[in-house]
Amino acid sequence: MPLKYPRAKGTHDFYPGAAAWEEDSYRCHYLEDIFRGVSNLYGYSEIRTPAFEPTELFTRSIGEATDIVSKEMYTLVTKGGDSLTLRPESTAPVLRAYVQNSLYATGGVSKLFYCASHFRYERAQKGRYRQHEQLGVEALGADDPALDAEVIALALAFFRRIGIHNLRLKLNSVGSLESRDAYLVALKEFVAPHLPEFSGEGQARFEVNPLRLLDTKNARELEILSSAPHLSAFLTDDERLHHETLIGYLTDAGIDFESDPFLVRGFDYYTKTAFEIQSPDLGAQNALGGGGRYNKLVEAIGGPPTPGIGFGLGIERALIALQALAVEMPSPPSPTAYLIIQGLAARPVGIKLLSDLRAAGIAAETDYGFRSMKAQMRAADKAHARYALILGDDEVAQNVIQLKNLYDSWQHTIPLTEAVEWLSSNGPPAR
RNA sequence: GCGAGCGUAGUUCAGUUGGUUAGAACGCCAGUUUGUGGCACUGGAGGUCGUGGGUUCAAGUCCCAUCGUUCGCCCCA
Repeated sequence: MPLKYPRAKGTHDFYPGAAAWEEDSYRCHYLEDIFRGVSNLYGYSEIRTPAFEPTELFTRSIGEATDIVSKEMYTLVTKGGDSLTLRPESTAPVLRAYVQNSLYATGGVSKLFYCASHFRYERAQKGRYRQHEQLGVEALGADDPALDAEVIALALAFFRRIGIHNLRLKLNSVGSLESRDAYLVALKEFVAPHLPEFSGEGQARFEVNPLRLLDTKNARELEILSSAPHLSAFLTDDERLHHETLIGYLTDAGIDFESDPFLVRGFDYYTKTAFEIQSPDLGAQNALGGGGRYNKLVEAIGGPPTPGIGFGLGIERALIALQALAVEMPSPPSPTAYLIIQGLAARPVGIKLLSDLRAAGIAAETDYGFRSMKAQMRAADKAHARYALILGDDEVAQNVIQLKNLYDSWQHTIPLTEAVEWLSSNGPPAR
């Protein structure tokens, strides 16, 4: 059916009862709730930043040569001539807020979580949208590997808690800007003689962003790279110790991981720890989330030298994974009482009762169509209400109301004035 | 940005080698009980076959374009 105003490409709606889990508003909210709970458990507090930031914040932090900055940002120029960009990720905005609000002055480590929409101008595909919802954490103020382990544990705890158990944690250390530069020299020296065998994309990376050479899936390139030097050999003692200590913490915590010396992330700002969490049960978009340490980033955006580590995950991808895995999820809340009104005289009495029920904290619903009793009963059943309250002109005349338990069909009559109290004491549905 | 597939009722799909009023299931609405759900039965509403153009006596069925979507590449959440 031709829509007059279809939604923009690569976007989607979240609405109740959507067949696709990644569009179901209740499931989305459920994941957010779980994430808030886990974040709270680990001592993280929520931060909310604007949907857009000055463009330079992203170009400087993420890296000019990255795909995101070079071709995937939604950038607009204001009437005043400023360049603003819808956030393609949240680390830079959160750090900007951390600096701007002097959160470093509160002492200790600032542990923040966020839940926000992100925007990237990409080729839309399942699990890859131009606007997507992301959950994440940032821990600022310590270079302690224990913090790396905590962030990784938090991420895994979240996935386990929502019911995804088959997870693959990939881990690497990307060193520092200095050790990486030394490595890149060696890597380029190694690749140079083989360069003609690389794809066009690979050759472009060689010039622009050689670290990403490692990220290829091209079989021939992988074969060549299999004997390439590893970044780990170029790490400083401090970086090596950091990584080994982290591995020790993970091992102690019983967290399985897969060392991947070729794991590199899409942003330039990562240092030391880099990790990615994948679901082997997904297709091309198998990365559920990822993160890493960024010890120079706060300084780079104008704050005091502050180490930090973060993690982010896509809600839609998590939901797609949950649906693919047929994970059980709680159903949306249903009303305790469904008020069925029959007759004109009962109408105002019923509307008043509905109001009283809600005022007493009892989830109550009714049918608004003046429909037959049968239709209203069906609606009560469809709403999964615990009780149907039947109020017709006869009941009003006798000042009573009929109360039917829709679970066991037991029905009885009580004085109208006692309805609220009865439902209060007989409580919400046992779900 | 590249390659490929798909686009028919709210949803999932059928629609034979192009040919009369485009079908099913589920969902929705109503009835089978003069005031009572879940099951069953009956009936009903709902589609200018994504859009535009072309070929043809005739197109949902063929061609082109366009938009959307899906899969792969790329990238990443």
